Amino acid sequence: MFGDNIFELDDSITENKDVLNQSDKLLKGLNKEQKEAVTTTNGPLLVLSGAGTGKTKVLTTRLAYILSLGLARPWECLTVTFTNKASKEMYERVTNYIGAEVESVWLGTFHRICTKILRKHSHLINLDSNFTIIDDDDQKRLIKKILEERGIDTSKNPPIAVLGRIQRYKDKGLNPEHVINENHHSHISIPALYMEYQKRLLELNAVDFGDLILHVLNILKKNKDVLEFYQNRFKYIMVDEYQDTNVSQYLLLRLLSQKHKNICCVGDDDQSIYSWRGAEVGNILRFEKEYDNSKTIRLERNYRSTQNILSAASSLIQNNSNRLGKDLIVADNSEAQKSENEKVNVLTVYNDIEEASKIITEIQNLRLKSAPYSSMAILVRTAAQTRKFEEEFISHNIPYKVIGGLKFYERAEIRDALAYIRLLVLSSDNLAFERIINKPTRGFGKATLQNIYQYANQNRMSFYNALKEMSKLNMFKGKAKSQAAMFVELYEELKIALKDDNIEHYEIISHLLEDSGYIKMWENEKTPDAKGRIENLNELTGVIRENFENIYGFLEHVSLVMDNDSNDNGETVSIITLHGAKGLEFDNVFLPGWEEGLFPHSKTLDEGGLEALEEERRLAYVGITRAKKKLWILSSSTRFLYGQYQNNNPSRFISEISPEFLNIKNNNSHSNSSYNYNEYQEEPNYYNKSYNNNDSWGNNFFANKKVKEKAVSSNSTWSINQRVFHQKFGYGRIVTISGEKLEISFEKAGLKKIMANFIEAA
DNA sequence: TGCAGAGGACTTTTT
DNA sequence: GTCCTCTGCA
Repeated sequence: MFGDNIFELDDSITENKDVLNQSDKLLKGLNKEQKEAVTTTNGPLLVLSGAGTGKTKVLTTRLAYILSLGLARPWECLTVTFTNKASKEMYERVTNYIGAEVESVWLGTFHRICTKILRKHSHLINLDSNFTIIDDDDQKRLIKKILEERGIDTSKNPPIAVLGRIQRYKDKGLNPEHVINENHHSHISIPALYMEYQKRLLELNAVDFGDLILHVLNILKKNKDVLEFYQNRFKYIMVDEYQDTNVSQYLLLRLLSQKHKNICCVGDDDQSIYSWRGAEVGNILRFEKEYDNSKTIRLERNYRSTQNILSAASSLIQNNSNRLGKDLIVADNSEAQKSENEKVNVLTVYNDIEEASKIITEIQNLRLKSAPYSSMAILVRTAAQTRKFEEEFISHNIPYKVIGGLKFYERAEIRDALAYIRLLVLSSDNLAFERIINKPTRGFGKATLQNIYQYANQNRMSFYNALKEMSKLNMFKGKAKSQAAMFVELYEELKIALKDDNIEHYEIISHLLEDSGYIKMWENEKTPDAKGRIENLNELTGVIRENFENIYGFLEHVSLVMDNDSNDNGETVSIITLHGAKGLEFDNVFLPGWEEGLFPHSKTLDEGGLEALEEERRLAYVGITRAKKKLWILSSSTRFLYGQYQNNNPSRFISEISPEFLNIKNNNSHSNSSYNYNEYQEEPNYYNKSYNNNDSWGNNFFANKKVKEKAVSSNSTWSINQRVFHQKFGYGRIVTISGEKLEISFEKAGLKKIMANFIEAA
């Protein structure tokens, strides 16, 4: 990973000559505003830009420009992005531009950068530098425990709600002592719970995601020398997706940029769709007031979409009152300008089945015109909508992938495995202990566990150590007695192995999961998805083996960086939520489910009122502006949702778009429509030639894995000794074939059993 | 202790 | 329709 040795750098390192004097080359191909944004290197700069105006390009070119002029050395530039994907992309671009090593540049997500800083200075807040980063599941359990201990009824005060309140305080940069109890008529005190929660986290030597930023903020505020160090170091600060920053991130940026004041923020207030998790559009509005002599540049030339699509989006977003306002125009000579300027299609259909069919028909038409599947995307409001499309895609043999939903590392079995590993690395990780001690069942029921917790508290030790001691003192009965001894023995043995350099770390993990009986537990399970879970666990050990030198590195990666977009390049139609689609673009975009209640979502309107409606509208805006060439908006009068049929009116957003940009067709089969059913009932077979018809995608693993890759293997028959390729394991040859399961001898990873869907012919 | 069955909720989601 | 949590009984 890039930037890993940032702290070790000192100023004596010589500059890379390759980097210098390339500035002219860099500015080529930029328009006037972009050029201005790149070359304005003095003082605070706010770049307000619409969708598709080349934000990332500006930010990365700017970084490269600064480096090329020698205004700063790489490690004096800080660039913050929101997703790992974005930072990866930027990193590649900068490397490309300046053709030199940029390893030492500070480029990454807020969380990743803050983790680095926090590990360096954690002792200042009595936190060990090996702290673990806990996930929302652990957070929830911790809160629940606190509530229960205080005798608070968790059915009336759900842990998730309490956690949400605490999280919002963290988003605002507020410590427990700064929070006043707003809720006077309630007997629960959020500040007190917040205080207790923080205390517990500290005891666990753990931090949550909010803490990563909040702790750093606290350290910088209380330690002048540390603050000065970073203020001096960061001569240039750049922020992407500024509209998504929350207050604590804003405060952090403000602190860090105070000395040099060379901060450049890029954002689009019309694309702020994360206020529900603490993002503050206000940060954009505040920018000019906060920084004296700040300059604002607007990028309004769009390189992505056709004029009709842009105009439709503009006319919709104009219904929002809280916006800075900018109008997008198609950039001259852009591909978008050269494309046929088709109107936005609006279709009303009878039900969700027809909706899916209609989209399938269009997809097939596009395919006939040789548009690749990867140029098409269906953007939905809620994850629940994806199912219908999946069913239809499967029955029509169209390869697709669902992006979003549960990520690999969020799956229960992966989290369990991680808890096993965490407990091995840190025996005081009580949360991990609680999660796995009775998984599989080891005879530790409520009563026995209570005894362990009590013993631990009385003797001021971790749960694990309590178990160890109680086992030694023969304090368990029945099944728990033998199981406790075995559990402790396994862990003690592996802890020693962990220190042995001759033993590979992934072997330790395999051991742990096997001998603890965790894998056996799934093997014994008769449910259809158990098999998939075991595959996932194998995948996990594979990932560790392939990518990590040690377990510690893996644990940090898993909580901060791990994403599974590795299989992103397939020839597949994408099904994504509107939130997930931000930053992406497709030639052909379908926006189904534009109905009142679903979009805008009724829940949103109930809770958030007008402001929430505006956010939904921004979401619609994001959806429309993802399209480069063709766009379809669909609304269905009936929809099967939550187990019943619901009748909905078309979304108000449709009527808010100026009709001159729309091509409205009423395909509702119950009205008198001119719609020709045969148009889509006739099934063309042109795509069957290249894809096989076996139902291999129906297997459990895919049914189970939420990021699904249903691309059909182009090879239906495998042969012994055939050379094949696997995403994680690389090249190998087939040793045995039994149905869908292949045994493959990989050149690097050795012998593995793999589902046929995972491999491709080499 | 562990399982079966009832009852309730069901927006979006990065790190 | 489905998933998760809680309760109560064997």
